[in-house]
Amino acid sequence: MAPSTPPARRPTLADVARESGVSVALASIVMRGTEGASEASRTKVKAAALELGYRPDSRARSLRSHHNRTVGVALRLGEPVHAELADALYAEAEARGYEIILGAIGGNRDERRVLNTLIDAGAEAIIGISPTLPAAQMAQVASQVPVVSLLRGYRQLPSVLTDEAAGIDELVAHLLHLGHRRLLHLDGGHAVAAAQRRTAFERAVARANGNVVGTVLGAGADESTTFDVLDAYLRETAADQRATAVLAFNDRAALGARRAIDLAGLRVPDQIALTGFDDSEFARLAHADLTSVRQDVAALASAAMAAATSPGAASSRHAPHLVVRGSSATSKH
Amino acid sequence: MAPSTPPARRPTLADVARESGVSVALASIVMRGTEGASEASRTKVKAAALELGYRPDSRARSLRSHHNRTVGVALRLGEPVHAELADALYAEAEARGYEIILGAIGGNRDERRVLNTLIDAGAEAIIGISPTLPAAQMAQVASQVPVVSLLRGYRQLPSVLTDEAAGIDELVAHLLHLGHRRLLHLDGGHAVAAAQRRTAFERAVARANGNVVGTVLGAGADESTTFDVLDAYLRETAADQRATAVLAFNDRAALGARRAIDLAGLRVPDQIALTGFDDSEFARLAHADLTSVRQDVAALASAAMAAATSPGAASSRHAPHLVVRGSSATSKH
DNA sequence: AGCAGATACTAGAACGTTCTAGAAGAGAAG
DNA sequence: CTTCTCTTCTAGAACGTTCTAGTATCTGCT
Repeated sequence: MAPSTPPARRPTLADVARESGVSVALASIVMRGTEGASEASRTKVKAAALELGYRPDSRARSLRSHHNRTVGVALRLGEPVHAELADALYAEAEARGYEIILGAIGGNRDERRVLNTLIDAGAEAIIGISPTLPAAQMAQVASQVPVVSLLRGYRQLPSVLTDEAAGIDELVAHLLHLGHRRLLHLDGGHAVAAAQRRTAFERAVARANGNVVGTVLGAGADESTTFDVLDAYLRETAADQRATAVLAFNDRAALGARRAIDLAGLRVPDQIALTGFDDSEFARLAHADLTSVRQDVAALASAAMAAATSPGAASSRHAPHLVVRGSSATSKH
Repeated sequence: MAPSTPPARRPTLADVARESGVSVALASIVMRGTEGASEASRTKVKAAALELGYRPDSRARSLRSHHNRTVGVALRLGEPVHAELADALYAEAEARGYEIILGAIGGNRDERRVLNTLIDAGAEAIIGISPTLPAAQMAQVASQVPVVSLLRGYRQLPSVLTDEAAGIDELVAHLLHLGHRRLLHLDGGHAVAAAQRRTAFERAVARANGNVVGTVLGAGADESTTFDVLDAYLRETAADQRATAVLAFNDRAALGARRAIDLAGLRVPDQIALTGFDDSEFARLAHADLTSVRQDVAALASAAMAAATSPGAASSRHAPHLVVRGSSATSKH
């Protein structure tokens, strides 16, 4: 009978070795780029690998060596900032010769399980973006592979954070510079960075020594509660007592705030200025044109990746920067 | 010397076997739930596994058997619809006893590589949400593992699609029912479903036998080009010739459209109705309150998962349904 | 020529699982 | 009491890689 085409089996290291006339062990050395092979064999083996379309099998690799250059990233799918961070992490991984696999936390999924799935799939380190697991459980996961927490601080874990206070400080300085003296902060409630942003706001106001009136209202991280809170405030407060600038917890909350402002018939930024936080998609939407604080996504990603891939990792904190847009621009006169 | 605590090694099947006094092979049978073990051994082994906190090693499992109950999902991180689908896929996977790992396409990443990474990490099947790879490359990937295309049709691949035409039909019928006779469709340009939605719109208008005037303007899937196109249209068109209802390509485009409408001083929905597509987060934002078409996320996810996990999979098409909100509500008089 | 010390290479075990093939034990039928 | 079948179990190879320990093969030096 005629020799039939074998059913597209994935080429293995043994195939490469045979093709280039060396041992499997030597082929392995070449593919890993380890020392111990002559230049001649290197070119020979690499050529064979290329010709066969060989891709090392990550599963076998990690099974044997616990090192397959793959890191797992757990993120929340809805969040624009997480998406940006993931993009930056991909770029960073690319530069370091790593691969990335993702797991989605949030929903009503078991976050622990998502992390385990990533580990089982061979991730040799985990980066969690705004994880919500209690410290003890995080530690348990970290006993299996290195874990880095991004955007949320854990005492026991290397944590890569944004300097929330610095962001709020910039924001407040900007508003003071524009001449605002009555500021309103809409607090993010239980959201991860809410407490830090609120205290930073309060301190910034305190530093102004009575020149500035700062109010904090408990709202929430989402659009609708923020709307409700600000709507009530604008109704109840006399025009001459009203804040002239509103600092929403984040961009999304700012969208709710914007609606309340529009409804009250106030013009932004002339009668009232509005700022967000995160500089997410929402801020850039043309009709929002929102002044916001941009996290240093590249630096965060780089630090997180570094912490994940090198053993003795330290925590770090990265300064964000102000992005001024129309919602707080100087009124033109 | 005192017996030191062993350094938290992950328990293996051999450990479970030893603990319960059976062979590794039998322990394997029990863990897989395969037949061939007595009830007595089953309970014995399961107890031991539980006690040791044993989790089967997915890498080893897939290396040996090419079956580790893990599917890889490739998605675009920015897209709200993708996030919803991912959530539904997770739920579906949970129900079927599968795990999910994610890969992010888009950015300027090589989509092929993302799929390969998922395969390397051990995914035994791949679901691509709105993939953009040319058919030939898709086929190449599909020669390694089963691949299902979600939201985009490939002739060679099992594809799970939304019935775009049905959605547009519902939308048009709704608007006609409200009394609108001049409709404007803002086309999505090169976006995946754009062509289907446009021709569906044209056919729906044609079916109305001259009772309805339908206009199509080439815009794009994003907010800003949609704004530009509609803004120009509203300026150039006399009020009595103007469309009374605008069908934006999707929710996001509708946001741009909304801004153009606001700018023109027209009130929604009294003077002009506006609809989106996808029923994403954008549509539900309170200030948008956008009538939209909701894809049947659960059905799509279920079909995709079924196609990914069972061999002879067929393509399917799922009807979406209309979600009426304020942007097209009957004017109250 | 003989030897030390590199350098280049390789056989074979190992990682944790599944799979194949067969052994041991228990009844049932002759 | 043998033989057969069925069930339950197990040894050992296999998956594709890396790692350990070692064997050849080259250098240059006395």
